[in-house]
Amino acid sequence: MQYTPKTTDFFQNVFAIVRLVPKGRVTTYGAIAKYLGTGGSARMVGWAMNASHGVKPKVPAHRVVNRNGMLSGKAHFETPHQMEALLLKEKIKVKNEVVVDFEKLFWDPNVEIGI
DNA sequence: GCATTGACGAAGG
DNA sequence: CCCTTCGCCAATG
Repeated sequence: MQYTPKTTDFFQNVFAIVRLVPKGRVTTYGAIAKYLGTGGSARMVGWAMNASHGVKPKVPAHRVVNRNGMLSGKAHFETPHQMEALLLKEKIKVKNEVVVDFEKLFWDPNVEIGI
């Protein structure tokens, strides 16, 4: 895909944040959007994730879930089982397509990195 | 160029 | 408390 310079920058920012998420932790689309200053446009973060396939270094998109901790993007992986498998690999428990103890595992860039 | 969609989120009924 | 609607902004038809 060909993006405008501005859009590319936004996408790269999203990728950068996602790669900063520690192993065994998760974050949300909204938190990333807020950190980037785009606030309510959490959808754009999801859009960026959609473009993260094949990006190097690999973007741990499986650590990004919606605000309920639900694996809303699992269908976009190579296989719907992939996201869940990767999370379990990092000791993150998944129950009924939802991250267990999501609040404890939640990694907010606005807090961890600094506002 | 207008209409629809989308890995979201908050608010309203 | 569940379901619907609206706002967000870019990409796609």
